[in-house]
Amino acid sequence: MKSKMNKLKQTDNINTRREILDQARILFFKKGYDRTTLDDISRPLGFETPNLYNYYRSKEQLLYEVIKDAHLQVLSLARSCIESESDDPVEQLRMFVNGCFEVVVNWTEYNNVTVETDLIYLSSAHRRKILRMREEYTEILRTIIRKGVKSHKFLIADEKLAATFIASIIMRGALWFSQAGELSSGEVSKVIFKFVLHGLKR
Amino acid sequence: MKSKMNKLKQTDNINTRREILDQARILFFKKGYDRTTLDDISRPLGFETPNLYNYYRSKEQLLYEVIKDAHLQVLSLARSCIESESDDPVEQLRMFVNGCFEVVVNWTEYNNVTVETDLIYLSSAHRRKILRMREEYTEILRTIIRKGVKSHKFLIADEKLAATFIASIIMRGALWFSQAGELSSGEVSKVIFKFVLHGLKR
Amino acid sequence: MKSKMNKLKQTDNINTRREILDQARILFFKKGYDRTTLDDISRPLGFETPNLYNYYRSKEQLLYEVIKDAHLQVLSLARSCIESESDDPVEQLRMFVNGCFEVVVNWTEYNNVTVETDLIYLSSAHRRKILRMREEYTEILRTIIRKGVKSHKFLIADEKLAATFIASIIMRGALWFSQAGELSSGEVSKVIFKFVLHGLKR
Amino acid sequence: MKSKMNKLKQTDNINTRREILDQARILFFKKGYDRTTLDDISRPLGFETPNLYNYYRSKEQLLYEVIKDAHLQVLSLARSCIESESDDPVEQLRMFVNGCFEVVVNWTEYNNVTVETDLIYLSSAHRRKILRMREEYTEILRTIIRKGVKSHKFLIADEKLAATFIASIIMRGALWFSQAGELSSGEVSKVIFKFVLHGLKR
DNA sequence: TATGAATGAGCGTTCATTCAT
DNA sequence: TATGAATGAACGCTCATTCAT
Repeated sequence: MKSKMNKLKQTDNINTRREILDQARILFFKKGYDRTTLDDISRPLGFETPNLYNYYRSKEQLLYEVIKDAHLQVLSLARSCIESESDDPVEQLRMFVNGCFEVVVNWTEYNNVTVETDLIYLSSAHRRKILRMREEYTEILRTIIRKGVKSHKFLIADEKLAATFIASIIMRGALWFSQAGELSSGEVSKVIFKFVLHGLKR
Repeated sequence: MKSKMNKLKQTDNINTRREILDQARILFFKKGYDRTTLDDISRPLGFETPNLYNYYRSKEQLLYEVIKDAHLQVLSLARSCIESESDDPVEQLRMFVNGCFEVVVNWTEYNNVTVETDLIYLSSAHRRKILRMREEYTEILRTIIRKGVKSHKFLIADEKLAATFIASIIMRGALWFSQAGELSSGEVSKVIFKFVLHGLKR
Repeated sequence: MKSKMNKLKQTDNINTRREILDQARILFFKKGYDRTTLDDISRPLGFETPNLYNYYRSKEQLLYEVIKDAHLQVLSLARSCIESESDDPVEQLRMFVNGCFEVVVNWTEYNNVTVETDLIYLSSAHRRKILRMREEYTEILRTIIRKGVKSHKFLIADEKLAATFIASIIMRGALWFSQAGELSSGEVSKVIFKFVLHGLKR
Repeated sequence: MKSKMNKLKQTDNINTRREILDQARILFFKKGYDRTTLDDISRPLGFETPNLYNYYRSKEQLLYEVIKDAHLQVLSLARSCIESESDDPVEQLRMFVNGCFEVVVNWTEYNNVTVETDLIYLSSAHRRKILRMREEYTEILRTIIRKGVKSHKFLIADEKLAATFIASIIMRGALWFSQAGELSSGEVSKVIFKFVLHGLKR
């Protein structure tokens, strides 16, 4: 009986934690970190602000979790590319482009770039963790490109810059892509892929 | 005598206005809009905060001017491309890429993207004006591409997307380009140009 | 069997009550009443804060118990002086000074005067009780002095003031006496006794 | 004209500063530091709380000023004793006792000992400054006693302890002396002087 | 033009306490 | 007995802005 109670509470706890984080994400994206108050977050959830502190240590902690989650999405997608069956860099690039773009445009509905720029609001310890995640997925993209260069499928000199260009196109999708536009995200990412593939092929 | 004094004051006024705006730009870029206080801006200039209101109507007004100036730089560069002697879209694209990148990386030393993301802090009237400027220089880029397609120098179907891709690569330069890096901005923009040219060609 | 369990629980209860009070005393003395949180008290004891309310009614109640205990120590010492075999006021004064000083300096390790000054945080009912205890042991000291005056061993006019002076010297021991100093508390209290004895004698 | 305006403002400023400090002193003494809110201080002065920050940097700053002022009073009194014409240690002791007691009992109406015990709320830098002031006036008292011992007017072995005893009696005056009592502060301090003089004479 | 004084709105956070379980 | 969740009442402090001078 005791374990049952614990489990139930645990579940409650986890659910409330997620609700809080979802609310925070929506508002940080929509209004920016500084313009979002803890009241803004707690009120729609139906409890008083101080209760937030039973779930998260601080407002900054909330931002960290939001940004971390977003980076984890991209990162795990990136990882899956190089762990896939295919060893063909062209194929891996296609997966990377399609997959990452898909992830990124799902942030779009909130019309902001908290994920990238609100890093300045993080504690330096948290910021370092996030930057490490960025390095990892950037490195994955570079690895794919290097492999393509080695096998003469890509013909570029500076794979570091090339990776940056590709990431730039994908990441800025969060700024301009609209679910309501003429093209679906899948269609757009195909165009992106073609564009960068030729950019790489020379 | 009166006119002379007026002129002198006028000049002082203009100089002080510029000093304020420069300080605001530096700080907005470095720390973000909300984290910059009017005190932060006035103190290095050697006067008290309320005096700012003798030069600008509000903090938001300062942000607007900063963002407007940045957009004006890009815009006038873009305009000069299509007004140039050359009618060759390839050449015009080269000018656009090189020129815009040069402008953008000069914002880099402040390591932020106020120019793009702090639009949320503007009044809607101001925001609309900025967006109109963006449309104009995007339209210029599209025009160049369309011309290239018409003359069969470029082979792409969706010139709107292509323009977005190119702008993405350029604009994100403000995030990652470092004056202290191995390559100069001129060298990097050549690589960008080659990359996007091939992306367009096939 | 039931009685046995009850007894055990009773013991547990008493032990936990004492542990809580000890912790409260240490922290009130060290950091002051207002700066001590119930969390500070409960955490080292290994349970959650609301559980405190199963043992004490409120934070104020804890303070009352702490202060009451301290006063009880002094009071019972004072009582033992006039209940002792000796009827000599000089001897009784010596006992009073030595004994009280001994009690007081044992609070010293916590370097504060909660016992005297945090009375303002008590409810008026509690405060009245404490003040009554103070009156009692002050009265004891006065009685001793009066007896000395009557038997011409002490030569002072205002025994009320004299008692206050003596108590002042003793009580402030909590502020300055250090176990780590050159003199032991016994040695110091001998010096005090000599000092006040001469103060009384002429 | 400008200098006149400046002077006026200066005066206003100083007056308001003093009013704030007086209010803070009264409340800190009466209710304790933690129980006094900045609102409590500003409301009787007829302005809003944030305006306090135009005069003092923080609440802690206010406490520091209050405690510092009190210590300065005692300290300057103590200094005047050893700078007086008389070189007689007995006379100097009389001045010290009378003068310091006079100063201390004027704190009495506020019925608390902020001056001595609220040191825990100070920043360590501020605390160090206060402790240095204490050392100075304690040293003055010791010097007087040493001089008396040297000239065989006092007959005690440990002048450090003796100084502590005397200071204890004086300082605790803030706790028990009442302007409404039978004896005036002058009368009481005479009794104190007699008491400690005999304590010293042996 | 310049500034000292003042303010209103607000924000993140703390903490004793309650209550259902 | 023990605790997770929730809350109400504060509180110190910030800051853009106003205004009289």
